[in-house]
Amino acid sequence: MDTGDRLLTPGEVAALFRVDPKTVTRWAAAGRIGSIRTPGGHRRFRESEVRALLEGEGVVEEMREDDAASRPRNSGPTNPGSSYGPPNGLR
Amino acid sequence: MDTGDRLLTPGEVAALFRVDPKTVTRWAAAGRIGSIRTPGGHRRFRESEVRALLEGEGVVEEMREDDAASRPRNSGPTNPGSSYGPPNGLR
DNA sequence: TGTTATTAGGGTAATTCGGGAA
DNA sequence: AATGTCCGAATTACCCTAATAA
Repeated sequence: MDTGDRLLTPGEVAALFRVDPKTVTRWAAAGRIGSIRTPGGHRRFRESEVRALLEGEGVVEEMREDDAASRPRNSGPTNPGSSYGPPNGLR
Repeated sequence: MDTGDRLLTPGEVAALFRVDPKTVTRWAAAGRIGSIRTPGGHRRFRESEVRALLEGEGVVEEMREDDAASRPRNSGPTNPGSSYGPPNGLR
């Protein structure tokens, strides 16, 4: 069972999170986000995981006077089920 | 165990790693990945080796302090901090 | 036999890595 | 504790033409 999702470059992930690519690298080094290394040492990130991190925590927020113990999480498969096959077309 | 002797083209390997086919060729030229040459000079790569390089790290999942045990961890079999450089010695 | 897509090869920009310091 | 920036070095991406694969 292969994960079968596209891989994103550090720059792509950084653009999605509006942070510096270096910060994404630190996340990967700290284990906060999974990463795959190319034989050359560069990192690639799974789009499914990135999207899960992007939209997973954005469900509820702006809770000021509420108790911080209630952390609504997204309970569900992070992978919408992307098949393998169609080329990225990113050129 | 299946050996998986299926051969992949540079374009296939490049799509798996999200890199340029030329980069895969560079890996083969540098000895970072095994390659089979066709009589015409084109390269073919063994799927088993490619898959092993993709996520064959198979290492532990780094878990740091957890708050309320509320963290739907997506499947992220990755290696945060690990040595990557293959002992090729090719400089 | 001919057509089309992919690959090899070289060369030059862009990105990323790693560490360190603000 | 976390992020952004600087630096040098390494890796990768895109440009081209010719040859190979299917």
